[in-house]
Amino acid sequence: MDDRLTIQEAAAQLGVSTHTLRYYEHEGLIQPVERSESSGHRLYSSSDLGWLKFLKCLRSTGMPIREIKRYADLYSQGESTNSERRALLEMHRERLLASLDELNRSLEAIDYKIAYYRQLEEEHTSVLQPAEHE
Amino acid sequence: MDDRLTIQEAAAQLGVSTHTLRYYEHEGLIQPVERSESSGHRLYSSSDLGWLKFLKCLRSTGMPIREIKRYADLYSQGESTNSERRALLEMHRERLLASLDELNRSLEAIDYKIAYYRQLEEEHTSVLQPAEHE
DNA sequence: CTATAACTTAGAGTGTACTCTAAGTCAAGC
DNA sequence: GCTTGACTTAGAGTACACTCTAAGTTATAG
Repeated sequence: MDDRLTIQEAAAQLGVSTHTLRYYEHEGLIQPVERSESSGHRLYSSSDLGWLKFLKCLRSTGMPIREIKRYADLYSQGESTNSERRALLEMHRERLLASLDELNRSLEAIDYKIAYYRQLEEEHTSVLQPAEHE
Repeated sequence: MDDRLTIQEAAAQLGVSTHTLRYYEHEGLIQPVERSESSGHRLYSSSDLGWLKFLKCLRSTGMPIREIKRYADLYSQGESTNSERRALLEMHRERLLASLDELNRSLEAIDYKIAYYRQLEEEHTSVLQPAEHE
């Protein structure tokens, strides 16, 4: 478990930029990571990576930076905040379900429109090459 | 079909601001709407409303303004652009499916975390009120 | 006639989340 | 011993989609 990663390596594994990792740390979304004694460069542990992966889930589902910071702050306050952390996630989950619902409804409207265009093209084709005359 | 709406009414029906409607027209996402002869105020027809509703679907599913403009431009060029319009929508549809997929995967990770917190709380509760002693 | 309220415009401002720049430090290779 | 490249920082810049402001016009109500 001594496989610390440089910021480059961590960024590559996570699919984000090194800028973004420093930004997240600066904003308090991740506790200050370990530093190399000689150079002061950041060193990412596998637990840092685990948290950052979950952070990516929260971001990709639209949780704002501020709320993720709130969650991270609760985490650093220890076990007594477990239920508040759960409540935060459950609130986010509800919003996510609502947004999935809206996306699916919009998808239906888009599919409907696509089907409409497809139909128009079929009609057009049948005028050029009428099947009735065979 | 002579039930033209003022910008206020149209905005209320669509759930957007009057600012946004003017912004969309200015950006070319909607053809210039009819104006009142006396005052020059905008008047929205039901077909304007129909397009704006579809536009909302596209926006809410993350289609960029630029691409919606492209679609609107094609629309105003007439029927010869039907297949290109369909292609645009199909491309957007693919992206949307991919993003739905990612959202669902993130949802799973969040659900997993919530279940974990729930379990911790149960353990905690069972220490306070041990069921074994009944 | 005049005050109010709704509209008009061009263009500036806002919020969010990065993304980049500039200036500097440090360790290893030639 | 000096260059290269990766790192550090604070803070400026960017992209996107609105959102608002200021100054002006017009139509109805009193």
